[in-house]
Amino acid sequence: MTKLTRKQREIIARQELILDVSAKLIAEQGFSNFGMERIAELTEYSKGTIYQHFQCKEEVLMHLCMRGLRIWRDFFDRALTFRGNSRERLLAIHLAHDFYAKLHPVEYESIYTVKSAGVREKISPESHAAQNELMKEVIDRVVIVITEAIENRDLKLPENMAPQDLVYGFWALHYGELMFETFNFPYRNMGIGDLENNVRLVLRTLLDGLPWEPVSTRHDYAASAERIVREIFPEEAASIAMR
Amino acid sequence: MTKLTRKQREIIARQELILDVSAKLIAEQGFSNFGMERIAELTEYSKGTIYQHFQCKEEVLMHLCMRGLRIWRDFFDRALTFRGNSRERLLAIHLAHDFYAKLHPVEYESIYTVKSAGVREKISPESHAAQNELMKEVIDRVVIVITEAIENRDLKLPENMAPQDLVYGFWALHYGELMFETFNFPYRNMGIGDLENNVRLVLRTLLDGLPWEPVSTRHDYAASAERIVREIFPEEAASIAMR
DNA sequence: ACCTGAACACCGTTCAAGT
DNA sequence: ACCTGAACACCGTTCAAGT
Repeated sequence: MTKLTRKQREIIARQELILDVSAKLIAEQGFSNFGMERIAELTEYSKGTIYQHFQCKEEVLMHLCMRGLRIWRDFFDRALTFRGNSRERLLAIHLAHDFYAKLHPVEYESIYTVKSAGVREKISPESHAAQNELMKEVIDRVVIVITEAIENRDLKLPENMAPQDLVYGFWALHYGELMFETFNFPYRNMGIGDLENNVRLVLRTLLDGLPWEPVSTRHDYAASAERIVREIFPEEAASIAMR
Repeated sequence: MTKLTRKQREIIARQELILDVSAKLIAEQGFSNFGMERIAELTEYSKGTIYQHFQCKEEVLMHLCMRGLRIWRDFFDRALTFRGNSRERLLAIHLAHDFYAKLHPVEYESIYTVKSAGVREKISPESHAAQNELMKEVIDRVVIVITEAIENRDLKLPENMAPQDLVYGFWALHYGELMFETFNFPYRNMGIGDLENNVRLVLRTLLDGLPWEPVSTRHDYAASAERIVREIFPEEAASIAMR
């Protein structure tokens, strides 16, 4: 490792500060109030200095997203340290996803924002490639668990279904939840009760239907979830509980 | 019905023109290039005139969304005219959802855009209430099919699961598909094959798992889908095929 | 070498003036 | 009564000037 100069460390620290301030700004005032003017104010640097770090405001968002994807990947790596049957290991991944999305909602939503029309075009191809690579790393962690389950004979996927296809289903169900929550969707008026519980119910039905053994009638996954939280994510659970 | 004056008809026509132009603008140049300046140019009216129709640019989007929700609801009503077993009727709803999302991607995405932070706040409570009511009307069409299936004894929902909760699952899986497609997600790099087929596979697994009778091994739903498209949505299928 | 902030461009919104 | 477009405010981006 090359040792960094004081100046280099300062630049890295400032870059982190810009991203911290951006996340806070978006969380408190929304994407439409996010901008270079505000970042300059809140960091107490001039706009010119912000532009030495990022080519445009969309690149700030992209880098926030990528910092988040590294955190998400690390959450999944921690989930993979859990020892248990293959569906418990998937449950650990599920909970890690939940914790990441809840503790970093801005970064989570930014995954899609940076791909949306009008934003996408302003971001360099290099940044998009780096983001894709990170998303692949995240997905690969889930594929590991599915592949294990197939090797253990806990699971046999339907014909034509690859592990990645199943990951898509998980992701869509999760993302719907976050969207309904952060976007203040009137889901209660629609007749939907507790969203988080609902996603878990739909997922359980999907997994039991495959079937992915042991199915939920033959194993107490609520107890497994408690153990996973206690052993792997105690601090994350505590910080959500006290909000 | 009161007869409208020529002036009133002109105003309605202009309002439709503004929405048409907005949808086209967003489809071709993205949300970030959507704005009052461009709408004025494209409609060949002054900005002041646009502001006589809509209080702000976000209200334009909201009205575009609501016009879309009425189309969606009508697609579902057409799907409900299909005669068949309860899972075929759900398949008709599924296909109607697909056609709506594909033929009106801008309106479909706008459902979420108008609820997002920074946009939501600029829209009047009255407009939000009207949108919620329309969304409820859309969801109610799906609840009808699920309720029928329960009454027929084709389906028994798991404990604690209401019909609306299941609708949520369907919607999330669908929306994920559209998002991956319109946002140019690199899903191929992730190992996912054909998205539309994938969603259908995950949904089928979920329904078979419930189980919702007749399950897919006991009925040829591919044939049902063909019949539904032929009888109910021939024009929509043709217009997608020729793109 | 690094940082600043004035200057410019673009667009949302308003409103006095025109027909 | 209806429509227009100049005027103003706000913010993304640049760059000449300062330290």
